[in-house]
Amino acid sequence: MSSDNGQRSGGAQGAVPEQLALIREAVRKNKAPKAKPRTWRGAALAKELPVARVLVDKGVLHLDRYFDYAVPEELDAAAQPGVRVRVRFGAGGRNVREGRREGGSLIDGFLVERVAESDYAGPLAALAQVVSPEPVLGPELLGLARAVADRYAGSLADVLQLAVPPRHGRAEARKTGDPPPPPAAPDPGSWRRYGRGADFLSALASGGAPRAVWTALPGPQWAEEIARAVQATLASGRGALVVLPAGRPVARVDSALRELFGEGQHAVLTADAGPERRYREWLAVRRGAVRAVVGTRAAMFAPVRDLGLVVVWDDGDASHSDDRAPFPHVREVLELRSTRDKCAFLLGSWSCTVEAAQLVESGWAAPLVADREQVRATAPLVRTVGDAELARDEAARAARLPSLAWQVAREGLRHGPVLVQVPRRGYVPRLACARCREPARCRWCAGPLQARDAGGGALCCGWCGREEGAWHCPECGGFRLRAQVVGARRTAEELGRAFPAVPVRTSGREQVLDTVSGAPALVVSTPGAEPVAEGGYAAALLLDGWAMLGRPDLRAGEDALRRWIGAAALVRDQGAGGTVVVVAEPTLRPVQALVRWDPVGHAVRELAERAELGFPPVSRMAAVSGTAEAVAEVLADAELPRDAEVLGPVPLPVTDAGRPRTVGAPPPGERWERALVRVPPGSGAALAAALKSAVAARMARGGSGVEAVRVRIDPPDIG
DNA sequence: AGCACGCCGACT
DNA sequence: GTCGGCGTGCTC
Repeated sequence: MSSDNGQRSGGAQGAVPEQLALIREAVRKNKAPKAKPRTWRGAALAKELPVARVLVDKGVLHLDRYFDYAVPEELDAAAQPGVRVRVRFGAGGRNVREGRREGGSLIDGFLVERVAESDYAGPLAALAQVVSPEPVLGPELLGLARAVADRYAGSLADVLQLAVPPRHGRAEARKTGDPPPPPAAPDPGSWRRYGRGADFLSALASGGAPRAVWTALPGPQWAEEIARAVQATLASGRGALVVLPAGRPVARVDSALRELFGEGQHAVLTADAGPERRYREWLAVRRGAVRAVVGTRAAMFAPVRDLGLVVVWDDGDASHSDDRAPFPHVREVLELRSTRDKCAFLLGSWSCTVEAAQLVESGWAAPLVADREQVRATAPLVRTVGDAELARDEAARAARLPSLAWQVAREGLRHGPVLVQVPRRGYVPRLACARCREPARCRWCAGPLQARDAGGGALCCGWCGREEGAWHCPECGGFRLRAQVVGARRTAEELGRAFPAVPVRTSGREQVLDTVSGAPALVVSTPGAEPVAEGGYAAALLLDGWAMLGRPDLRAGEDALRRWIGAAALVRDQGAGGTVVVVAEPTLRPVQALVRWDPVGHAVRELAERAELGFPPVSRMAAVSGTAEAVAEVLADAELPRDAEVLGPVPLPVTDAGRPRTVGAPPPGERWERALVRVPPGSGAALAAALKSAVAARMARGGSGVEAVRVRIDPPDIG
């Protein structure tokens, strides 16, 4: 038997003083001398709870567990749960027989817990350094991060990297004040426009935890309504967290909050704030000096004290999906927080995602909606221009713009600004029935059919890869397919030339306008970049119908409706003459939903259809991508739930410098495949766990040099 | 990723 | 008998 089984409790005398000195030296200089003993028995250890459980900050899945370290006496006081530490980690320089360890590189970690004994059989290395005594990782945040990592088949360290901002010494040294006294409960204000709006607010104010999917009425009042919900929660003595998709809406809610109860009650957490300011604000929240947080997606983890309410605005916006592993989505994370912390949940949007509809359908959240009369009174008049009219319309042929759009623009410009929504470049058209526009789907798995190569040769399924030799439309029996392409940007330019007396302003990716005045102007914007007009737009032209609906994406319909509504909600109500023209077939479901201003009905129908076809979110999907061998191996090794169904794998397009947004895109030049795995509701956790352990086992087995496999739960842009 | 351990062949 | 090749596995 080895003389060193690590179980004896720090007894060996002889070496202690020198070794302690060496450790002190190491701690002071933050750099280890070459042959430095740092063992269980070597160092003088903390008298109470001498073992620290440490999460090492490496995102690798097979290291996704805690490692035990000895707590040297001199670090005892600072080494509290939640602090950042540095430890030696790695197989560096081991000599177990002599009971000594040396080497290994210094890496960052979080001290998670202090315990009396370790269940590790070897000698423990000592903590090298407590980076700062600030306990940044409290038990709630740790629990949340763990749950998010599990849900997304990711590692805790990866999630913590998203959740805890990098340390900034100066920010940490600043003292934080006491929180101001909570404001009084607000008047319901415009929440009275919604059936149960006032009830929702008073539930918040009295300490309740209501959960709602709120379909906001068009117009600018939503920000103030969110601010009132925050105020009601603060009034109950609890904290609140609001996550918005971008800086502009954050600024709107920020100023609504200032107007309601001034400075000092809330912090703004956005990515563009710079490291010092970001950490300072985050610390103020964690220390309890600030009770409310407004921010973009990284704020979803903000350690708000005694959380009473979480809010997500416009959950259909793609920015709510984090772009770093494991790609958590704000809505899902806030759902987890609401459940774990038993706090209120408010998902608000002018539109409605299928996920939001599912929250209502499942009974998890209650709908918070205005009645039809109220909706009709607040929304603009929506008119459509379909193919039939376009065909009959000589003016449209000549000018590439339907007569109706001309009329509405001309009339609108007499009363104020007119918004023109044009598509962003780069939408990939999808195949649809040339006759009825039904999307072409695979007859086996209902995935989207694609032309195998650009020439339009063989058809195959984008999910399972099966070839389709004899497609015909299941709706109308048509045999011909078409891919829609539009060029509406130029149309807008022509429109500008047609009204030479009117200023044309543009807002898009490169330069986003925040607001425009109420004076007559043509405002050309890509979706999501629409400026708010003072007093509302007199009219809007939505010229991108086909580009929006033609994308090869499950969400094409939902997205189109969301973007149309996002533009139309900036238009005056129909009583004030507000009119919207959408150039799209009036029989299509998203178009009808826009005309009736019924995003919820649209989402509910989409949800029913997804359930029928086995699509997310009614089923949970995971994408596994990597080289063909790697994908096959992971799928073979994973103990997938019994009801799991594997689609594919299919080859992924080889990455060429131009396309960043593909899921799990391979490193340039490599040939990768992707398989989709889908499971029915309820098996999502088992699916994530199975894939995570298969990938972890593979990494541990293969060591270095094994090609990576990427797993992504809820892959976006599938199809 | 990095580094030590260990089981093999070539050398003094 | 001993040095050192790289394949394998672990990191408290």
